[in-house]
Amino acid sequence: VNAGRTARERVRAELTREITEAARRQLATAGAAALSLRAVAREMGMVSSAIYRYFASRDDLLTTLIIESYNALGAAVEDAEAGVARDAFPARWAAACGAIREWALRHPHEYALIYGSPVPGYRAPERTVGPAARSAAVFGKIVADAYRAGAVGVPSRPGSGGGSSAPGSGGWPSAPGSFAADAARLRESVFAGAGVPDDVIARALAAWAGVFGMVSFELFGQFENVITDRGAFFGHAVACLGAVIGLDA
Amino acid sequence: VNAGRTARERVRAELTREITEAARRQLATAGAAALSLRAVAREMGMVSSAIYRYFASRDDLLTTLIIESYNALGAAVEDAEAGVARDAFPARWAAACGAIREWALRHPHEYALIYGSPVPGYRAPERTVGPAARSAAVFGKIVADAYRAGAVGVPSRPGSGGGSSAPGSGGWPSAPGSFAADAARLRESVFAGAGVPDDVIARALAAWAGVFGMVSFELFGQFENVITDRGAFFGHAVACLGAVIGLDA
DNA sequence: TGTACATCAGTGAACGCGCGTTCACTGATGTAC
DNA sequence: TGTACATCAGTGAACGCGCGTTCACTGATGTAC
Repeated sequence: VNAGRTARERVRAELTREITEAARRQLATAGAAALSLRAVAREMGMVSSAIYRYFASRDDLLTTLIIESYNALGAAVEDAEAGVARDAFPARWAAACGAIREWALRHPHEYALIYGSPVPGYRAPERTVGPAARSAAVFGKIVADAYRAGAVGVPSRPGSGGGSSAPGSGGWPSAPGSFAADAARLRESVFAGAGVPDDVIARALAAWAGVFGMVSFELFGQFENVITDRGAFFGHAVACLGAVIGLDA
Repeated sequence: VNAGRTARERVRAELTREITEAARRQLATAGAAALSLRAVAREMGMVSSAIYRYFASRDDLLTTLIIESYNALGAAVEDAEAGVARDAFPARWAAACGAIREWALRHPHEYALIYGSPVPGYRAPERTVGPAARSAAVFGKIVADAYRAGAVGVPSRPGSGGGSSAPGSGGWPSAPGSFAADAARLRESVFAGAGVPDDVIARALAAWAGVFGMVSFELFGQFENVITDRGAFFGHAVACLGAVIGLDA
């Protein structure tokens, strides 16, 4: 019985995997909008209609690619972050952010597929939301762990004049009241129920979006002729954004 | 002679404008990858080959749309920022950022065209870089003006423990040495020769990218089921990012 | 162990569609004398 | 003011291409007795 899988089932699973890999390769050269079932079939040495034995439609194949991309990114972030000492919170943050950038640079079209402009005519089904949250979960855990350990500072707002800061002038702007309900939900799900305050959650989200802004700028060409050593600049920006959350570098 | 333009020239300019407007309308419904010369011609009531009297190719039409989008966004940012008192630097920053978000929400496909994933098979020619820098110039001027007025604080890094900040513990991480040459160039061009230090330039760039990260997340669906009142959240995030530069809110 | 039948993978042709671009052409609009 | 010629806008047909999806089909692989 071979673990409950017949030979046919095994070969089917294998071919399904090969098709998605061919599709991923094509994505890497042509981009999502240009991904075509016929080209995938061609690369597989099959007739185009044969693909329909494995995927119900082109959108179905796209959905699979999206889910796999989210999972690949999530795994890369998890791996990078897992290699850092648990109590080195800024280093965990830096490692996670660096993993995002590196994965994106290595898989630009997959990154564009999940964080770039939506594919025209494609509507993501619900089964993509789980994998999509995977990398966010890592960030949430870093912040939650840091907060639990008392390692999240309340960063003081910069002073207003003269070039020297006004020390102890209180925290940053507080999160808007309309954010409270979202914060409550996120506090339990993403931030592991660590009691992280609304303000920290809000700044963490902003910092998180900021990281992707940096990666997208680099990947989509906005830093062309502007920043030369993009890796070093990214590292610096990530440290600054970490400081916004209150992760001391 | 009518200002040197013959009737033919006037009608030609008018039709060129009408074609780009039809193309923009099509962009707004179908997205950049799906923009087609034939569809534009159809909407114009012309035969498809007639478009070639006005644009050399599909890419040429795309380039025009890109330039116009950069200019429209630039104008929106300029207008919004111009309405704020010159010495209210954080307000100028907030107004400029808000203008980006509002323009993006009103023109999602045009935003995606210029800040989303690159259009497959399209390579932007050099004449797009001028218009692309237009909104960045506004940000540069805000920071330069603020710095000249002594209104850019050196923000103190957040304290590392206990929940209360460690006042006056020095600045944020400094920009990497490899950034110096880029900073020198930007200092003269974008930051209007105001002598803004490397560190401030680096943080301003990061904050700037962060703003676009927020807008892209909102527009491309990453905040779906995460943030409810996105306008208020954006305002808060922008204030935090402004604080990273040292613009006191 | 062998046979009869059901399941399933892959084929090949077809449908109907849209695309960018070229090209020889017809009229209308402009210009020069 | 009128005529001859050049310029230009728009036409219509065509080329050659690719796409997603359907459908009746042929063999091969599996299953039940």
